[in-house]
Amino acid sequence: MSASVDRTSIPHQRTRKDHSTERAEDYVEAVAKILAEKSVCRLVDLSAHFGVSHVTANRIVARLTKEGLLITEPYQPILLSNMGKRLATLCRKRHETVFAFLLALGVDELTASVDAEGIEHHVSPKTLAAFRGFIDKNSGAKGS
Amino acid sequence: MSASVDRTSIPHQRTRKDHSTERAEDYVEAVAKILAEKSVCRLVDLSAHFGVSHVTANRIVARLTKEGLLITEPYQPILLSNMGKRLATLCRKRHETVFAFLLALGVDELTASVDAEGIEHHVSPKTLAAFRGFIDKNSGAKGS
DNA sequence: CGCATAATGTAGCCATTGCTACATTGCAAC
DNA sequence: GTTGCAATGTAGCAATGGCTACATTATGCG
Repeated sequence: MSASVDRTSIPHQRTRKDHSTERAEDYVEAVAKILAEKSVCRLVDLSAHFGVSHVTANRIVARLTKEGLLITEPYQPILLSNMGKRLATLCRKRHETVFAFLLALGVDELTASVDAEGIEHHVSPKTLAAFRGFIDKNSGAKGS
Repeated sequence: MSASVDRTSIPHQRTRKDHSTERAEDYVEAVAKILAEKSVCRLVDLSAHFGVSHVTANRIVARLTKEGLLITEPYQPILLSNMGKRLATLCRKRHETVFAFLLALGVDELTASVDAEGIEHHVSPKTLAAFRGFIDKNSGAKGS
């Protein structure tokens, strides 16, 4: 049964895998952002950032710690591991690209901001490259 | 606490809401597609389409039936309600637009197919309109 | 110091979506 | 009609991510 899945199911499986890493990316990116802004990142900052209870934030942080993306100790601020830093950088760049792309396409800032949050996790490197190409083409030489 | 969420949390809440309706959209769209192809949609078609067990498909179908998108009876094929049909049409059009947009942007077909699956649920009407605008501009008059 | 308060941790509930294993139904072939 | 198989349904487990309620820790202030 699972041996002969039809080809159309593959994108869906990919999408599901994306979902399991989305939160990781969101949280790592948020920790990096908060660290940049306030030099310490507390649980309470994350729960406020995502609009969830501190319990939910806590459990996700615990999972990401277990996965080696974050470094935590009881009652201590949250730190990024090297892996977490790398992931955060990648995510930030990708997010900026998606956001800039939507703006270049003529989408208003608020919409671009919201949509970028949802879209960014599903953009493959190839599509991201196409986004970059479009941005370059439309800032270097604004075609007639 | 939930009264004063910071503004940055709003896009994330929107993203979470998206997730709860993504599967509804995927399933309704799949049912419509299968109905168009084979005139009947059975549970087994859906589990094959999504690459999940029939149990998982069954429970999601049950939920969507409860929500009024699907019409089912024990051991019977799966039907779309009028609401389900409307949603399916919207999703199909949006999906086609996203896919065509990625192609117009120069992304290869396979990548466009996979990415469209992930992206489509996060594209607001405004962004979708921008996508359409780009497609039109790049098919009516292929720039220099 | 001691106490109040904010931050964090823990217990335990619910919903969703995965799964396997097993029960049931329906249909077709014999 | 019976039997066998494919399709469907049901039971029950796991992981994830929501929550409230309550326990604990840390910290600052009187």
